[in-house]
Amino acid sequence: MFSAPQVREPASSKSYKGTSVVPAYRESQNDGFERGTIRRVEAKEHVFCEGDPRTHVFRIEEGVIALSKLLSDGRRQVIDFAYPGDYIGLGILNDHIFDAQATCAAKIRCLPASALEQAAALDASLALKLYKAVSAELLAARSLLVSVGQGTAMERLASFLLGLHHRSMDNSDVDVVNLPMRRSDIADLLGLTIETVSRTITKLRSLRVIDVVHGTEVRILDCDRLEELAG
Amino acid sequence: MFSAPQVREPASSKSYKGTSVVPAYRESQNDGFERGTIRRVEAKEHVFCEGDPRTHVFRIEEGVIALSKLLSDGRRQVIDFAYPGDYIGLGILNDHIFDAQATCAAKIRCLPASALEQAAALDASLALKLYKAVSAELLAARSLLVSVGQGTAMERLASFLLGLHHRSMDNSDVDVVNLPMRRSDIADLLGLTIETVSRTITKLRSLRVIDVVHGTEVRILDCDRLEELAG
DNA sequence: CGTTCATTTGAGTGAAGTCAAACCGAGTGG
DNA sequence: CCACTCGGTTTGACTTCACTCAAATGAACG
Repeated sequence: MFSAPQVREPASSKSYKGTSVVPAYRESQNDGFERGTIRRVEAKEHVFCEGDPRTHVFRIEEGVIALSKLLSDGRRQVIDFAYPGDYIGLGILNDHIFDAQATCAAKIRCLPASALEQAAALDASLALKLYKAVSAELLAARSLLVSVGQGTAMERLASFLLGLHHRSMDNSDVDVVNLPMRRSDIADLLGLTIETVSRTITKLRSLRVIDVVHGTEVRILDCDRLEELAG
Repeated sequence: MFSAPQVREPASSKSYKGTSVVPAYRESQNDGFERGTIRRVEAKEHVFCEGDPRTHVFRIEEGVIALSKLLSDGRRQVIDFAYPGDYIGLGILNDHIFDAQATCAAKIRCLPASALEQAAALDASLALKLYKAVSAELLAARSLLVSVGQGTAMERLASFLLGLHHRSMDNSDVDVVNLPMRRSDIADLLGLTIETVSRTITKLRSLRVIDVVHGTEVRILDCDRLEELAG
């Protein structure tokens, strides 16, 4: 469960610094973002907040942006981590209904939402590209839902790590996955507490399935076993 | 939390028999489905299964279709309930990755996926319509994720009932919501067991927040209280 | 009336949550 | 260079909410 939707382009991957991945939807790159402006965001800085007018659409260039919903009592659900090549801010509503917050220093490209939508109204291939991008997001959201709705803590975490592993083929070392986010971000994604995430990672280490360096770098020692544990 | 995406058309609602709702995306109804064939499905019958080739796209005309993922060990996650006006089978993959199963007798309109996609490649407004339909699905999936990831059993069920309440303005009686699905469907949607769903409904009854007739008809007695309970 | 299927209710268990404390690495400043 | 702080992570002890197993109830139908 929780397999990241494998609809990515084969191998045109240009390697970015840091936590880069094969971009999700670029094909001929004719998505209008060539003319977008670059914006840098610090770790923990918000790109936009729930309730903000949806003025821009963004394409991640570097780093990771967490989309999340904050509940009135402080609980938080992370909806998705957006990696380089992913879009955020697509949608049909006038205002954002989620927060977008960098989990680490990031670079994003900005395009006015109106410009994109006007272009899409005239260009069926662009509109279709948006359709496909959102469809990919939908797959990811549903995979996560299955994981969170049915999985144990171990299954959720194993799925999460495998998902990252598939996404980030960037690294020189194939079996090392970066975790460019805090434990709390992972916990809020998986519907767990940081303590449970930590305990489960510890368990995976004691099972010799993974090894963890500096808390942020995970080496997968036994991928088959990890897949079993993912359910 | 778990508010159904409110992007529906104002009031062109033609009332269907049974569990009907205001259709999700019909605008001028130019979605190509006018020429689609009607298919009847019995309660519990599958419209398609995981792994089937994605030959058709469907628009619900009557009844409710549950989209779900079945895990190898029998656990099941319901992803969404599709109501009249909703589409199922949209997406970018060649095969279905979910089961679609009627929760009650239903009527659906079928259109070959290739036809729809060819039409969308030429007609930007149709492509944009697909984009918006999938965006609405994405909102629903994410709302559910928040509910399942962060909510208690009571919060999940209250959100679910409120979501249905908003969707099904069809009924003559505004405060009665139909539950045209089994407890197990609700449980699998909310990531709970049937026992917990049942107990929680009982609790809502004893709190005088709802009243239940024949197990399938819910009268909302105290909507404000229900919203509080939804978190 | 008996069968079947779905739902409700009850009693006991367990996985993940809560609360609290220890640990660790990175800065910072004496 | 070391002491101190600070944010983040890990570990431990205890609690709780939802799960499991089991039985009773209810509704639909031949």
